[in-house]
Amino acid sequence: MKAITVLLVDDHLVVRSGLKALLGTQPDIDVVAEAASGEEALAQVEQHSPAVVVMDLAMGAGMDGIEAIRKIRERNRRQAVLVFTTYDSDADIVRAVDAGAMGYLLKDAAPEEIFAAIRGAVQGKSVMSAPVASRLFQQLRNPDEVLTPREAELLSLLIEGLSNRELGQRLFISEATVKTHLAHIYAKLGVETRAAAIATAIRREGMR
Amino acid sequence: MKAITVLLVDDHLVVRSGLKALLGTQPDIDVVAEAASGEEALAQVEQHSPAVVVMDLAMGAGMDGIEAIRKIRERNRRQAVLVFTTYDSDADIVRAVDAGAMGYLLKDAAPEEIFAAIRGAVQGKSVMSAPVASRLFQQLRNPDEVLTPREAELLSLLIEGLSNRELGQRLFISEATVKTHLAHIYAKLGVETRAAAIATAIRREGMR
DNA sequence: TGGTCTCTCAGCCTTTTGGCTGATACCGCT
DNA sequence: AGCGGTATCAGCCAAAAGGCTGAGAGACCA
Repeated sequence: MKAITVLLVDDHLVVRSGLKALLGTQPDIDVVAEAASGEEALAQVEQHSPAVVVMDLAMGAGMDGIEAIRKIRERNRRQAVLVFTTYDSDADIVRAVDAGAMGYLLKDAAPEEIFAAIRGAVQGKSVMSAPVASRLFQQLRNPDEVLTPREAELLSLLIEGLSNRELGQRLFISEATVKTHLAHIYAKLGVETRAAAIATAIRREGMR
Repeated sequence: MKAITVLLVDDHLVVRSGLKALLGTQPDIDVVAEAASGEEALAQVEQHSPAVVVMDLAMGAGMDGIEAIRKIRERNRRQAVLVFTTYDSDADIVRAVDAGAMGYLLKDAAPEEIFAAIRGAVQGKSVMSAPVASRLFQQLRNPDEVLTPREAELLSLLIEGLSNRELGQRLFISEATVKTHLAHIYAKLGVETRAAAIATAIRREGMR
């Protein structure tokens, strides 16, 4: 039986070596390469063609994790990509799955869960941590609460602290339209004020 | 020459084992214990009395890192505590230093930097990553921009999305007073609207 | 004792935001 | 041809937020 070849992608050295040590305890899993950035990850995939890529989404600089997943999947369908990250962001989950991720694990997952995800990934099985699964399920069950692209765009500027007028200028739309979009966003986020919208958006969009 | 005994505190197993592997390469540094929570950390300090405690601030549940630092320093002055965390939050830096941390490192620090910090800590030297140092310096140089305790309290509720009225009710002060505090906070943060205040506060206070 | 800081409160006025209703236009799908 | 979803805009009104000035009480410190 051949071991499962794995590429680790994470911009933190300690996380990489920790994961490597952890995976090293499993005889059927073999870490063949590491990368600290999206660009590096692509190069390593080319060179080693690993069966599974375990990737952190938050990469300090350059290409982000989502982008890297997409590129890997574009060029070569043989790799299964597992997301391994600290936070369970709604947007990231959807985008990662959309980009072709086979699984989504949180860094506080139990070792057994991680091993199982890697073994499952090569067989085409999708594994995700419980909190992640529940969030994804929530989104699929409630499509009404998913923002449209334009709304998402507005929200991303909203959390920069812009006023309605500034939002309008930035997006080349009238203030009236801005208010319409905002009303929809508030309804979907379940809030009443822009302050609350910013607060929940920033938390949902990435950092708990 | 005796090795420096170290306790690792982090709620992520992979980070602990990664750091352990990294420190294991140094003959003069000896990881004698690990803990996944503030409570565990206190117990391990009692039991092993390590020379240095390397601690993540963000602990999933229970006592947070700052609290743990304070407790450790209260009971026993012999430990030097090094903060080892992902984000460089203004508030956390000040609070950690205040609680008695000897150094403040980011997780993307170079291995040599980490080794140096540990070796320095036992000699009473304070080491911090460059970005952290610059932020701290900034704060010390510009005391006008440091929020008062009351203002910080208000800000922490503000980023929950509360309205002026709600803030007043929560803090048992009038809406007028809330507005006064907010005006001061805006001035210190260099913004004009509560939306921008929330945006910059959340970024500054913890998650980039 | 006087100065500074912090926290508290008030009134007044302007600007911004939010709620509501209604309308047009484009697109894709049936 | 019609329907649902999206994006655009307008007007009206009430509520919230923000700018400004002024002021009293307590703490702390020189």
